Amino acid sequence: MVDRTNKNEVRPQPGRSARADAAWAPVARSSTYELVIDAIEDQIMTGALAVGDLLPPERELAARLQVSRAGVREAIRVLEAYGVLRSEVGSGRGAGTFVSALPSAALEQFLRLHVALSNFRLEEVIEARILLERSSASLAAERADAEALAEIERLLTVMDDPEVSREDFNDADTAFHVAIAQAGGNALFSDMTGAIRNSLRAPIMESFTKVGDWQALATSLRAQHHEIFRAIREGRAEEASELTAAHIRHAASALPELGTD
Amino acid sequence: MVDRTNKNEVRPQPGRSARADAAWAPVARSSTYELVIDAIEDQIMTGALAVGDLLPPERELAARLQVSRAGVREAIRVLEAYGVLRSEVGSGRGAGTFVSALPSAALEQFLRLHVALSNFRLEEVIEARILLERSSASLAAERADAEALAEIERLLTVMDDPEVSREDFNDADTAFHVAIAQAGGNALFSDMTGAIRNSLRAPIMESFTKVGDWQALATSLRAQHHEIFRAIREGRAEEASELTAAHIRHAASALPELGTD
DNA sequence: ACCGTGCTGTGGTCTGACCACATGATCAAT
DNA sequence: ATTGATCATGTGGTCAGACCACAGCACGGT
Repeated sequence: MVDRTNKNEVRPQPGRSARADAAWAPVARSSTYELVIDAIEDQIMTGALAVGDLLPPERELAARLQVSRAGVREAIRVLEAYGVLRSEVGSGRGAGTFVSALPSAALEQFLRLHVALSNFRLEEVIEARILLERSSASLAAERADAEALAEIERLLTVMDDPEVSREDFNDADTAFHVAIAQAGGNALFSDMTGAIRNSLRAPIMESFTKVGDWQALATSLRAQHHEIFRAIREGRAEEASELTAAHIRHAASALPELGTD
Repeated sequence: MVDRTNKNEVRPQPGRSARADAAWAPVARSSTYELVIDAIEDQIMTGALAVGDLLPPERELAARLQVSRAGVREAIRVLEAYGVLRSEVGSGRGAGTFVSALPSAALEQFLRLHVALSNFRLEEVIEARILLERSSASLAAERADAEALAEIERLLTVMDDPEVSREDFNDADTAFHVAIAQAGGNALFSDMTGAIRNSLRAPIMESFTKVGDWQALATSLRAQHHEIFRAIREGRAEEASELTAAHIRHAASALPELGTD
C-alpha cells in the first residue's frame, strides 16, 4: 500500500545537509488514527475483511492496537466517509461496525463539496457526465436485458405524467439516467452518474424553479428520453450515445444560471 | 453481485402526491459529528468558507456548537478524508485547521479501497480510464500550450532512458498521462486519471516485476507514448484519442495477472 | 541589533465515565 | 408448554477533562 512508514523518529537532524535523494518522499505519516486506518486497510487488502464482515468492537480494537478508543473512532469515521464501513448500535446480530459497500453516497458528498469550493468547475463536471453517459448509453444498447429495459420504461412513464411536479420529474430523470448506466453494467459509471446528478441536485432544482416555460422544457426532455430509450431498446448503440450527449447539452443549456450566480 | 442497496432509492411511487415525498429525505441526521459536518458544509456552500480560510480552533468550535471536542474532531477527520480540510499543529501563522483542495488524494484512497473490496471490477476502472484519457488526449491536442507540451516531452525523455528502473518508468508513465490530462484543462479528468493510476500502482508494479521481456514491453510503450505526444503536439485530436485508447488496452493486456490473483 | 528562552495557543492523544439502544435470556403468568 | 414482560449485556454515541508536542512570538538579556 502507500508506504506511510512508521512514525519512529525519522526527524531530520538540523545540522545535516539535505541529501538530494528522496527529497519529495511524502515522509512518514504517523498520527494514531492513520495507523488504525492502515491496520484496517491491510485487513481489507489481504482479503481478511470483505464486504459484510464484522469488525471487532471499538474497545477491543483500541486495546489490540494499543491506542485510545477515540483514535479508533476517528479512523472508523474516515472509512465510513469513504463508504467502506458502517456502524450500528445495539447488541447482537445487527450491531457493530461492518464492512460495507456504499461508494455512491461517498462520491456524491465528495463532489458536492469540491464543486462548492470551485475545485471543479461546473462545466468540467458536466463534461464528465456527458462522457460517462455516452458510454453508458452505448453499453446499455448492447447489453440491456428485459428487466433493465422495463425499469427504464417505468421511469419514463413517471416523467410522462402531465401532473408530475418538477421535483419528482427531476428525481425520476436522475433515476432514468442511473438506470441506463446500470443497464450498461459498469458499476463505477453508474455510481459516478448518480453522484454527479445528486451532487448537483440542489442547484438544478433551484434552476428548475426559474424556468419560465416549464411545460415546453418538460415536453422536449420527454421526447428526448423516449428517443434515447428507443435507441437503446433497439440496440442502436452509436445513436443512443449521440442522443444522450445532445440531450445533456440541451438540458444544461436550458437551465438558467446553473451555478453562475 | 454486490448488494449495494441504495437507501436513498425510496423513489416516490407513481400516483403519489408531490407533497408526500417530503418524507423522501432520509430523516434528520442526528449524530453529533454529522451536525458538525453540516455546519461546516453550510459555511462552504454559502461561500463563507473558501479554500485557504482558517477555521476556528477545535475547542472554540466545540463550544459554539455545544458539542464535545471529540465530535468536532471526528467531523474534521471526515472532511480531511474528502480532501476538504487540512490540520496543522503549532501556533500562529501556519497553525490550525484550513479549508484545502486536495481532491486527488481522497479519490485515490477511495478507489483503492473499493477496488480491493471488489465493489468496482478492474475492467470497469480500466474502462473508465480509457474514457477519461481518450477525452483528455483529444482536449490536449486542441488546447495544450507550449509549457504543457514541454512537461510532457520531459517525461518522455525520463522514460526513454534505457537504464530507467521499472518503478521510475511507471511513475513517469503515470505523470505523463496526468500531464496530458492537465493539458486538456479539465481538473476533474486529471484528478481522476491520477487517482486511478495511483490506486492501481501496487498491483501494476507487482505485475511489472513478472513481465518476462521487459525491454520489449518498454520499447513498445515508448513508441506509443511518442506517437501520442506527436499527435497532441500537431493538434490531431481524433488520432490522439485513438492512439491513447489503443495504448491503454495494449498495456493492460500486456500486464499479466493484473488483480486476478 | 542580536539571540535565546520561556509563554501561549494550536492540534494530538489518552482516560474514564455515562448514555441510548437493540438484543436475547430470564422469569412470571397463563 | 406457551406467552409475555422484564432485565442483563454488549454495542456504538457522547462527553469532560487532562496532558503532550509543536511552532510561533514576545520578552528579556547580551
